[in-house]
Amino acid sequence: MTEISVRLPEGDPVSVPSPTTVAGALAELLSGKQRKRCVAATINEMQVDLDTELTEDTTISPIQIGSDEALEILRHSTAHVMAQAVRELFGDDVKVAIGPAIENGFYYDFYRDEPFSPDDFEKIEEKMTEISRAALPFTRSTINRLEAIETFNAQGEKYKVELLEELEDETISIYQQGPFVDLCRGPHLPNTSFIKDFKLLRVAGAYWRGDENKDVLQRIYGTVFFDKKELKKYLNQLEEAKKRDHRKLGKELQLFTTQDEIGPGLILWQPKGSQLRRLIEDYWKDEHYRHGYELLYTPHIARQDLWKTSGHLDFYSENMYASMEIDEVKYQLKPMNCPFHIGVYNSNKRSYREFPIRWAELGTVYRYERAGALHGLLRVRGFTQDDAHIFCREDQLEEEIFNILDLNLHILKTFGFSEYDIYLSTRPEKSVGTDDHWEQSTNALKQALEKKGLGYDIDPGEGVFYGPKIDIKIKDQLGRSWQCSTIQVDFNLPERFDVNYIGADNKEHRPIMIHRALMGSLERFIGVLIEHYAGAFPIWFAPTQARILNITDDQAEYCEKVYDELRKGGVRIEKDLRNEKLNYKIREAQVNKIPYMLIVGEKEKESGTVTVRMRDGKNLPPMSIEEFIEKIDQECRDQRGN
RNA sequence: GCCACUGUAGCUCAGGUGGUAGAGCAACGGAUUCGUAACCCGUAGGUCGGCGGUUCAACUCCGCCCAGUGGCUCCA
Repeated sequence: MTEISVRLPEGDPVSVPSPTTVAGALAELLSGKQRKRCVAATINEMQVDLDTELTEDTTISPIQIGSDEALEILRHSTAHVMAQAVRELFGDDVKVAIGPAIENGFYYDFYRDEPFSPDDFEKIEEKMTEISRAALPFTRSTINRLEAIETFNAQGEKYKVELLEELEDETISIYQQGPFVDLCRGPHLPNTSFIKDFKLLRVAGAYWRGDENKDVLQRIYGTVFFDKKELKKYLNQLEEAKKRDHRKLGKELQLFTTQDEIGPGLILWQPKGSQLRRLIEDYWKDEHYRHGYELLYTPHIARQDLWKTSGHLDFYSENMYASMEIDEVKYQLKPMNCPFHIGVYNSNKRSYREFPIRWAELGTVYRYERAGALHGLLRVRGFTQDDAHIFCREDQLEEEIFNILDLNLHILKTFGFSEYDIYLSTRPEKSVGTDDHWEQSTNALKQALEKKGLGYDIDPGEGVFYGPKIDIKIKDQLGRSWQCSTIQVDFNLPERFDVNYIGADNKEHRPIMIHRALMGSLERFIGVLIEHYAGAFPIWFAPTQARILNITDDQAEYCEKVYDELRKGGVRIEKDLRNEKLNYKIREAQVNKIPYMLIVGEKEKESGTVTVRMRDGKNLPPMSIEEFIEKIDQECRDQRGN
């Protein structure tokens, strides 16, 4: 009998009789408890099933419950089980397409004439539980590709056939659990009994292979965990996200609204939301002025010729609204601010001594978004970018990018975002500019990031056609990420508009232009802020900072006086002097997420004070009006960092 | 744009199989003057998303349109 030597990555080799399986080897290498946690293994950087046969000396890294890899395998296997369940319930009416694991769960795409209803979910879940109880093993086998095509063809599984036809390998692997066979690379769980804590979440349309010209499939989403608690936690998190939904809070807190009469994707800011926005805008403007920017205002429409010159009609017309005619000349609504800033630039002869020129504008733009893409404040048709354009020489590029990153992270931090993912997008296939340009500017972006000590991922080929870019995705309180900031190098527009400056050599040169937006769009950013803070904004940009609540009418007059003083003192104050019980008023202020309630009864009236109740329900000792103003002022300055 | 679902008072929602609508909260009026998350009584409020069709009769059935939601695609 031959023996082979197997070992864990950190462990000593152990001899086992050959042939054995991964599971067999692990039985020798791990304690029983550890062994039970194994669902698959990694060998030579390949994930394999536990029943994979071993005939050579091998180092085995077990994939155990608790790891991300194990979870992914669980999710993938669960997708298969769901497909099996759907197959058994709906028979040949259903064609299966693909079913991968995704972040937080899995999905499977099906073709079926009838729509799946949420009622079907229950049946599918029941069937899945049945399959789980049966502890069906997932068995892998390899099969000749052409044979596989025949098999799946015979079953009418045209999507599988299509996939197979595109594969290049001669032999492919298939997995079977019970009667269900699926084309799959694997690995899978040893058997279906691991699949207990799952839930189907929703059904949605999806194009076959993501192509809108192909069949529309029904995609059923679900999630699954190894542990019931984990599942519960995730479902709770979904609930929490629902509570924080900016559309819901926006309505409840009266921040913004939309109306049929006005049109989809067009936001009406209510007074509270407008106040919030104004505070953000003011802060933004101050911060930009401080960091060497000048502020611009530019129009909302321009002659169509401008958009021809800029190239937007060629590259961006799908997102632009139709032209309008004014005095027999065509004009078009702006989707971007850059051409206008260039207009300001070109209004004078520019010298290298002026560089870098940093111009910022809260510029409102209009872009056509397909109806199905609209979403609350996050995806709209009219929005205000916190835009800026920097004109500089190539040798200033890196430093400017560095400065932008600096300001960018500073502003995000002030708003409470200090975790983010950064992406550097490089040259796409369709692009303009010389290789030199691309290389130099990409390097400038890289170096600025490195100098700032920021980790980043490269998104190959995801740059804009006119230059490379840095995107920053911020993470909110629930760990969800949102794309807001973008920094883009552009050597196309200066060319198109013949933007130039006189250098030290008294000759004309072409500057480089940087486009950047930090919050992205105010609409989107505020949407994210609402969800991040669940509507309970920090005092410095809370639309209302405090509300005065009297106990009885006897304090009404005093409250009016307090109100006037606070308002004059710069506090964003409201009063609730209605003839209602204190409990009632407190509840309402609490629901409105107002940071401070100022409670005024006889005691306070006598002593010329207010009692401060904080949003968390705790009370501060009574304080004078001046003290409260000072307190608010101090807190705002602390939070805003100035 | 595509697939599915949804659209009833300001808000949240009820209204088998067709006979023109209700509740709670909010609003308004009254009573109460009450110290840390909803006091009581009363009043008013809806062309049931819009248009068209079937029908003696449609919130309920059919068609088209509009809007929203979940995704896909797109965008970033």
